[in-house]
Amino acid sequence: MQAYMEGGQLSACLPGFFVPDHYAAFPLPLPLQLPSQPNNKLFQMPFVVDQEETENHGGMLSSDHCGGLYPLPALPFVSSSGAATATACGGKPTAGFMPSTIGAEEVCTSVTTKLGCNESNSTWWKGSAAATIAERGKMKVRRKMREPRFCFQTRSDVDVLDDGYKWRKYGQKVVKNSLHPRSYFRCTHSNCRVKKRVERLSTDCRMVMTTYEGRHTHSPCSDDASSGDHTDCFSSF
DNA sequence: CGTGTTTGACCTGCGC
DNA sequence: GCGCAGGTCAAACACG
Repeated sequence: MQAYMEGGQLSACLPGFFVPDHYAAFPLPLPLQLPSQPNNKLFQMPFVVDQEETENHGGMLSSDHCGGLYPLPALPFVSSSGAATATACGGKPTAGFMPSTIGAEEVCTSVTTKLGCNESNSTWWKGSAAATIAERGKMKVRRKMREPRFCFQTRSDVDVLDDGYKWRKYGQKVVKNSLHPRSYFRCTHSNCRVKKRVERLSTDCRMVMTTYEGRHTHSPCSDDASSGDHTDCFSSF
């Protein structure tokens, strides 16, 4: 079974895209704004990658691994309160969960919390010129301990959906067994480490799979990098 | 000139 | 250990 969202309604599923029955539907958590042609967009439910699946497959998302994807009961944005109610990282999310955030403590080890989750380096993405060998050593650990991630598919003519955040593209890669290149984006907010990958499905070039990694430390409306205002308009989630 | 994108090179993890 | 594939970097480039 796969959950689709079309015009806010759950509808049919793509074959081969399995979601366990006990994962109940929930409102689309993203503050997504359809760029245009709303009739042409076909939203699917967002998924968070099972930790075990992440371990086994490096968190790669493909139709082959969709059986390990869970609907994410959270915005890709962490509230300043750091409330954590979902259990998508440890156990299975329960039906009827509230849209919420996943506690960083549930996802990050102490290492990643130190290195990444609470990182306040405002220029963390600006190259590795200052990276020392020691830091590179830590990179191994950081890569091992992945951020919470989830994906969703949309049927869209445009690759990048306007989700209210500002993204900077930092890479593009042709991946094996895919006709379309995968694009890599980072949130441009100074303290935000969220990344996203965007790729079109080789099986259906109209379908765009967007994978978010990490959670925003700011709201879309406070995306102005210099604002420094972390008062989030979605903190009620 | 500042900002964002492109793209080849490099790094890292993983399977064999 | 080696090779492959995904992910990231950073210089070059494009654009407003």
